[in-house]
Amino acid sequence: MSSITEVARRAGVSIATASRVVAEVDYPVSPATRARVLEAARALDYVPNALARGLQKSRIPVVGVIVHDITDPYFSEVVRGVEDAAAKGGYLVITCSSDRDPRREASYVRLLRSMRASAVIFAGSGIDDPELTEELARHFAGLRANGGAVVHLSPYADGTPEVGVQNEDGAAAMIDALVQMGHHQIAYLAAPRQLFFARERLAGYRRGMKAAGLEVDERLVVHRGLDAAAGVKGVDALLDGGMGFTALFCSTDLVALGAMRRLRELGISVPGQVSVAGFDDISFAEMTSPRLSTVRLPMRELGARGFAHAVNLMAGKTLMAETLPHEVVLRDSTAPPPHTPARS
Amino acid sequence: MSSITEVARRAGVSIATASRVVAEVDYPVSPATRARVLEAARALDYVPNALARGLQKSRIPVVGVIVHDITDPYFSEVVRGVEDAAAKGGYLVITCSSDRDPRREASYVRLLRSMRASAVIFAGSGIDDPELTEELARHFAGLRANGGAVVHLSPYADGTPEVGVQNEDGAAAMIDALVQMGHHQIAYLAAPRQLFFARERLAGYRRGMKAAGLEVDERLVVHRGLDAAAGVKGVDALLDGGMGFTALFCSTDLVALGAMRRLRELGISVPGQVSVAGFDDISFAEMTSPRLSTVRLPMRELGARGFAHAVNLMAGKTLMAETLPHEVVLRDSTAPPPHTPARS
DNA sequence: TTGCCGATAGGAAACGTTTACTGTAGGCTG
DNA sequence: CAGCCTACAGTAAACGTTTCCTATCGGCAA
Repeated sequence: MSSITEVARRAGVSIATASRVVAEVDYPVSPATRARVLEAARALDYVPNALARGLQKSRIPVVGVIVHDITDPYFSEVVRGVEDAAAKGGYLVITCSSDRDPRREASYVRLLRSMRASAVIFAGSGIDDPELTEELARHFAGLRANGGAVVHLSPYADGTPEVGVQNEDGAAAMIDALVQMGHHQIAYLAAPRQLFFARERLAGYRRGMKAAGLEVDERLVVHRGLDAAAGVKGVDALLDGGMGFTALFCSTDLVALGAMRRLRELGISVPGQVSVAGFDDISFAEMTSPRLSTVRLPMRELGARGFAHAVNLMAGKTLMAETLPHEVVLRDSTAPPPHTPARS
Repeated sequence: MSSITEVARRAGVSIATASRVVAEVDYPVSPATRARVLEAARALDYVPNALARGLQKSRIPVVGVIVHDITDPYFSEVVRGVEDAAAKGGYLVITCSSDRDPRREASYVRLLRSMRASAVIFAGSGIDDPELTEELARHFAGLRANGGAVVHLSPYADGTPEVGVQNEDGAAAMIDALVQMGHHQIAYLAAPRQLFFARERLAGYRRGMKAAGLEVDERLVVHRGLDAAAGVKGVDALLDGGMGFTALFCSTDLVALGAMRRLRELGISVPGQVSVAGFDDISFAEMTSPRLSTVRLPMRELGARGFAHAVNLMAGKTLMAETLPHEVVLRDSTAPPPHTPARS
């Protein structure tokens, strides 16, 4: 693999000059010399060494994205958003699936730091874990001391995200929509309490109920995981409780998909007997039957804005936090409640 | 951000010694000295500079994975497989969604090469594009000259994948299963012809039909894209053709999901009137209604094996290509054909 | 004519590691 | 007791860039 030294020799110029043309630095080089260097580079199939360059600049054009699991459609959309924005600037993106394991998360951040990544973007919700928080704080300081950026895309231990979404407003809006349809008994399949974004969505549920003058029956909010399996378990728990509800709002589309499937298995029609709504609007939401009503979040844009924010941070700008809008999209899984509730 | 020089000074040793302990090199260092270095490193929150290290070794512990789109469940599973295997070895993975655009693909490979990535893994199917093939060949040479590995996870222009799956066998097996159920008129929703893996699956379809003594009616194989939208368009095209078929085999689960949805919209029951089968077994395949029958591919393992292969290649071993097995999984979207075909 | 300036080019230091060499000291072999 | 080997430590070169300086050369203002 040829280096700039060979390019310079072949072009008959100094390394400094060769560097200036291949790095496209703003420094005068005569057209003739420039052409010779370019020609030499082409002939030698020269590809600049990003490591050497990064060593110089103490930063490399790479951004890391910490996600829960790249296999989860929410996160893959966000990553795609980051990637598209990053590609335009010549940046590469490193995907880190932490499975919400604090140790894995810290280990990834450390690796990213060792690479002198330009930025690390936390796409997943923060976890309420004091030990992790402390270690991360140290890494953030290191990252920033190095001119790197740290951007959060969802709430975390120490504060609000630099670029966020309307978790609470979105949930409240969906409750409102359900109430408009005539629902009074709305169950909520909540996510684990230690996830910050889950707290916001739950707060939105409560706010929405309150705004409608409805009292929330605590037996109708059950906490489970965040995947489809949690959806089926949640439905079972709710049904075992024997409580009646005509609508089921889930903290995530994945959960909603699991819930719908379980409901169907049990012979409960959706939306005939129970309406189901999700959150996020992953692409599969409109491929199920019935198609899922949900609160759409601009996932790709979230990633793109997150990257843009990171770039601005690196450029030394001071920025205000921004929040991206939600949109409630009503499809076929929600409908007015039946005259007799699903269960009495 | 502190460097090894500062660690060495604080520990009162030379940088050589400090390097040897922090890099965990196999070189004798007295326990007392080692302890002092470690203590200094901890106190200074020292994080080794991977760029400097990489510059030395002319390679950095990072692997790139080229996919069509990280948002496609097939690819996110593969990437996750690579990531899990990579993490164990201290490697980071860079995700590159090329959208099957030759220019984007080449540009990503070039970037990866400039970073001196240890390996690049092509997860997506190769595209039959002479110009791209030529440029890629040059990059491969450069990568390999540098001690890097190149691994393909699906067929490509110049040959068979280092780690592959049974596209043809899997398709043939599904056809066999459908025939066992009693189907004779089996339509195939094929993918674009310039995709190598698509050719294999199509070949499997033909082989399966032939093995069953069935003639394939060319009007029953229609070529469309690879996403859900292609599934709906494909169904429309097939139906417009007016041909009768009792089963529809799709080249991908995503396509099958789209097809099922379209069939349902048109009031055609699945599997009552038409059986539908997909390929891959993405996680959503069992969350649809009816749950999708499909040919399961070990996607995560594919990624993990791909990484392992790359590591072995870097270690200088010569390896044989390996092929991972498929498994046909029959769920609810397939059933024996009705006595009267869906369309006559 | 003198002196300064802009355009262009090269020299060399610096970025933070790893590692081939070179030392040194103590212990063991014979 | 001579010679050698092992364990341990340090020096310095090298990896491939970028960039701060310095240098040269016309041209132009004074």
